[in-house]
Amino acid sequence: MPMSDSGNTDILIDISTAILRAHEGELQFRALEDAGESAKRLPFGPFMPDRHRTMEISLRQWVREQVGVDLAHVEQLYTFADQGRYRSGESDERHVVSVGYLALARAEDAGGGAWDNLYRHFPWEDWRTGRPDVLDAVILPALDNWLGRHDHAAERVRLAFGRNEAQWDEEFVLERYELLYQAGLIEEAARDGRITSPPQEALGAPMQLDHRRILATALGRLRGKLKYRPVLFDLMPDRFTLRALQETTELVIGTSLHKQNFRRLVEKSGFLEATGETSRARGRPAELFRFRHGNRADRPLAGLRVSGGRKTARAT
Amino acid sequence: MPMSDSGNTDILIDISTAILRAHEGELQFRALEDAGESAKRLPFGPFMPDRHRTMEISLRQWVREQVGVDLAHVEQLYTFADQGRYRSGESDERHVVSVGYLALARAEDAGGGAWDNLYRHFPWEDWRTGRPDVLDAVILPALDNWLGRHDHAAERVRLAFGRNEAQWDEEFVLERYELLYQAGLIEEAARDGRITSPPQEALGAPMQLDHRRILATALGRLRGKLKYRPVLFDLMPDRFTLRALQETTELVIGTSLHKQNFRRLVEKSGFLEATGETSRARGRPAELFRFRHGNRADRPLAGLRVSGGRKTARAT
DNA sequence: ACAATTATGCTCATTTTGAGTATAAATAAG
DNA sequence: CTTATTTATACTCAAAATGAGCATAATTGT
Repeated sequence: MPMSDSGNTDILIDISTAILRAHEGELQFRALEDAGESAKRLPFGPFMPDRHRTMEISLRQWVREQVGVDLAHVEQLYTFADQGRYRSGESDERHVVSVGYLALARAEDAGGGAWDNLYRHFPWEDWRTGRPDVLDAVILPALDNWLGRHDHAAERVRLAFGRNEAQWDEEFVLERYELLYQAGLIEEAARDGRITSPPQEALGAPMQLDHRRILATALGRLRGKLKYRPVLFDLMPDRFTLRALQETTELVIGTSLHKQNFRRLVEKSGFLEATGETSRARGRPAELFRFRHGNRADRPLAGLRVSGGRKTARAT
Repeated sequence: MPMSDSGNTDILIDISTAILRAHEGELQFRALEDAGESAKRLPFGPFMPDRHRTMEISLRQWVREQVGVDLAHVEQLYTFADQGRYRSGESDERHVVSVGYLALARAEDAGGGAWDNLYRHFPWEDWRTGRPDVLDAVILPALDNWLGRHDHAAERVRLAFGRNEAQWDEEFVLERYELLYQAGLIEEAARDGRITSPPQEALGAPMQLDHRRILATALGRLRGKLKYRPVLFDLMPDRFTLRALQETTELVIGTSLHKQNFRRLVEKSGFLEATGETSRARGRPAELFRFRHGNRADRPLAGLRVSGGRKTARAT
C-alpha cells in the first residue's frame, strides 16, 4: 500500500445540494434558514456509507424525505476539502469534506418549502436586461483597486470579467466568484478573515459556509452543460411551449436570445416532439411540445453559446 | 444541524490520479505495479486534511515527490463512493471514498517510471485507423446477448455505442465502460462478483480497484474539455509544430483529423504564436509555434468535434 | 372591427465547416 | 545534380450553421 496513515484524519463527508428549478420567471434554488443566522444555506447532510450504496442514492432519498423535492437530474459537481472555509469555530473535531451536487427539479415536483432567487446571490451574472450596472459601478473599480496590490491576478480578472479584448463568458461563474472572494469583496471572505476592503451591498446576498461557492459551481456547470446535453428539459414540465423553453434557457444562461433563431435551433436539434395541442394565453396560441428522449441525431445546442453578435460589420 | 451521525462512519479518502502524457505516438498514463498482482494501478494516496490545505495541493506535492512527475494541468474528476467496488477483502475497517483526479504532464517533465498505453485498456476507444474491429467482432454481439436478458438498457447501449441512427460520441467513454462492466464483459466485473459471461481478452487490460473507471472518466473529460478549453497545450512541449499538436489531439480524441482544416481551426483560435523558428525533419520544415496564454478571442475549438462527415451528398 | 400581442414562417448575408486541389520547401534516391 | 518523396502551407468551393430581421398568422382585449 502506498502510504501510511497520519494520526488524526477523522473525516466527515457532507453532501450539499444546489437544487434548482425555474419558477415564476426566476431561477430558484431550495434554501434553508437557520435560527439566529441571517444567511441561508443549501440542504446538506452527512454521507453515511454504511447506509447507502452510493452518494447519489443517499442524496436522492434524503432530499425526497427531508426536503420534499423529487429530483429530475442529479450531477456531482465537486468535492471541496479546503480547510478554513468551513465552520471555523465548531466543536466537532472531524475534518469536513463537502461534496457538492447539482440537482434539477421540475416546478411541479418541487413541493413546498422555501425557494430563493439564485441571481439575488449573483447579481452580476444576470444579463437578461443588459449588462448589469453593478459591474461597472462597483465590481470592476473594486477589483482594480485590489489589483493595485495584487497585479498578478490581472489576467485572471481580464478573462473572467471579459475586459479589454476578452469576451464575457457566461460559464465562468465560479472563477468570478472566486476572484471576488480573493479580493475580499464579499461577505464570505470577511467571515473567513480575508477582508481587504469593506463588503458591498451590491455584491449579492451571502450564504452560510461555502454554499455560495457551490451555487456558483452549479450555475457554471449548468450553463456549460446545456450547450451539449439536453438537461434543460429536466427543468421543464411534461409539455411546454417553445417560449417557455426559451425563457428557462435565458434564465439559466443569463442572457436573452433571438426568438426565431432559438426556435430553429431547438427544432433542428431533434429533442422536441409536437403534441398537437396548443396553449392559450395572450396572443396567438403556441404549440405544446414534449421532450423526445434520447432519440434522433441529438445535435448539441452549441448555438446557445452567447456570442455577443457578429464581429465584422455587415457589408453595405 | 440537519442530521445526527450514524455509528460507524469512519471514512478514508483516497486520491487517485490519472496522469496522462502524449509520448512516442501513444497516449500514456503513469501506471504502478504491485508485487503478486498482474493488474496495474494508478498512483493514489490518502488525503490527510491536517497536513494539506486542499486536495489539489496535497496531490501535486505528493505526485512530485512520490511519482516524480511535474504536473501541468490538474482537475478533479469525480468522487466515487460506491461500496463493493473497492478492496473487497481488506482488513481496514474504514469506508473508502476515492476522489479521482485528471492530471496532464508534458513528456519532458514526466521523469522516469512506468508509463502505460491508455488505449491498451480501452481498445474500442481508438478510432484513429478506423472503427476498431473489436466492436463488431466482440463487443456488440456480447452486448446484444446481454440485452436479451436486460433489454431496459437497450437505449443506453444504442446511444453509448452509436448504433442505428445514433452517432458514436467520443466523449461517452465512461458510459461505455460502465455498460461493459454492468454487462459483465470485463474482468473488473467478474472480480466484483458480477460475472455474467466469460471475460474477453479483447476487452482491454484490467486494472486494480476501480482504476479503469477513473481512467475512463479522465479520458471522457479530457475529450470533452479540449473542445472548449486549451488543455491540449498542457500535453505539449514549449514549442511544437502544428503536426505535433494535431497528433496529440488525435491521440486524445481517438480519431484522425483533416490536416488543412485543423491548421485553419487552430490558427483562428488565437491560441498560437509563431516563434519564427522551424523544425527539420523529413519533408518541408514546419514552423514552430508556442502557446499564447489566455490572450485573444479564445474561441473554443468546437470544430474538433468528431462529426463523421457531411450528412448530405455533395451536389454534382 | 381593430389594436395589441404572441407565434411562426421565411429571407438573406455572413461565417463556419468539410473536403479537396495546388504549390512550396525540404530530404532521400538514383 | 536531378528527380521522387515527403511534409507543410495556401487557397478554393460548396454545404451548413448562424445572426438579424421582415412578414404573416392566430389569438385576446377593447
